[in-house]
Amino acid sequence: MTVSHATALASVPAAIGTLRSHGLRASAARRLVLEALFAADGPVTAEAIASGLDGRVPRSDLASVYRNLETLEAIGVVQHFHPGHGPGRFAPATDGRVELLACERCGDVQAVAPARLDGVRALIEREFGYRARWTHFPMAGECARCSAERGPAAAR
Amino acid sequence: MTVSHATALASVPAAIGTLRSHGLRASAARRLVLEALFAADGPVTAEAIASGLDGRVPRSDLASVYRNLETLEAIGVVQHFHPGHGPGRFAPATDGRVELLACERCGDVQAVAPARLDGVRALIEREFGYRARWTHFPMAGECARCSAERGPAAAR
DNA sequence: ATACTTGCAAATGATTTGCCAGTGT
DNA sequence: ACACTGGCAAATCATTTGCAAGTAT
Repeated sequence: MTVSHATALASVPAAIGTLRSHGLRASAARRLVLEALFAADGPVTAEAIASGLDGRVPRSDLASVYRNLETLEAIGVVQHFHPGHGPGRFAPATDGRVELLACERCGDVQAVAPARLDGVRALIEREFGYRARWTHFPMAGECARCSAERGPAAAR
Repeated sequence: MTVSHATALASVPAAIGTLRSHGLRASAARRLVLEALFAADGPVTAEAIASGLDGRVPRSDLASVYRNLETLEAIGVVQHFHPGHGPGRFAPATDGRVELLACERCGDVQAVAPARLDGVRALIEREFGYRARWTHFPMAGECARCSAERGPAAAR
C-alpha cells in the first residue's frame, strides 16, 4: 500500500519527550516502535513493526507493539486507520489529521488535507445532517488510476 | 444497530428459485438462512442467523451460514457490508444497491438511495478523480442525532 | 447414484489479556 | 525500591478450511 502522508507532528526524540511528560517510560520497546514508525515510508501494520519492518534485526513482541501503539495513540503521537479488510495501519500523528481515500481495487490509500474535503462534507451535511470524517475509516471507492485502467466505459 | 433498508429484490421463494436456476440446492440450511434474512428487520450478523436470530429454535452451524451467505451473495440475492469494527452484516439484496452512512458514535447505519449521493460523488470525482462507493464500506462519521446531542457547539 | 452440502473440528488472521519476571526513574 | 513494562502463552473474535457423513435432485 502507498500512502502519501502529511508531515509528522513530531520526531522520535519529541515523541519520547511527550511520553515522559505523561509520566510514561521511554523503554527500549517503545523506542523501537517509534523508530519503526518514523523510519517507515508510510503507515505500517503492527506486525511489520514487530518483525523489524523488513527483517531488520531488533524485533519486539507483537502484543507489546499493540500495547505501545495504543499508549502512543492515547498521548497523541500515533494514529491508526483501517484500510478495507486486513490489519490496521499505524503512523506518526500529523498536525491536522489527514483524511483518507482507499481504493478497493488496488488497495492504495491516498491522504488528503481535511480542507480539501470540506466542500464535500458541507454538501453531505446539508443533505443528510451527517458529519463525515474519513480519518479512521477511509472513504471507499476506486482510485483514478484504477478507473482509467478499466477504461472510461466503466464510468457510470 | 438500526438500518432503514430499501425494498428487497426478492422473497424467500424467489430466492429459492434463483438458487435452483443456478443449479444449486435448496437445502434446509439455506432456507433457514433466507428465512432469517427476510424475517430480520435489518442487516444481521452471521452469528445471529446461526443462533436463530433471537433464540428461535431452528439453528444452523456458523460455518455453513457463512458458506451459504457467500453462495447467496454470489448469485445476487444477498449482500453484506462492514460497519465500523465488529462482524459484517448481511441482508437480502436490494435492486439498486443502497449506500450506507454509519455513525461512529452510536453505531447506527442509515441506508440511502445511490442517487441521493450522486452530487457528492461527482464533486469528489472532479476534485480527486476518485469514484466513491459506500456500499461495502459505509461512509464514516457522526449521524444527525448524535451531532445534535453533543450540541451545536460541537460543529466545526 | 452422485454431486452438492452439512456439521464438526481445527486452522487462520488480527488483536487482546493474564501473569510474572524485568527494568526505567 | 516500586510501579511501570515487556515477553510469552493463552484467550478472543470473525471467518475460513478440511473432511467424512448426509441428502437433494
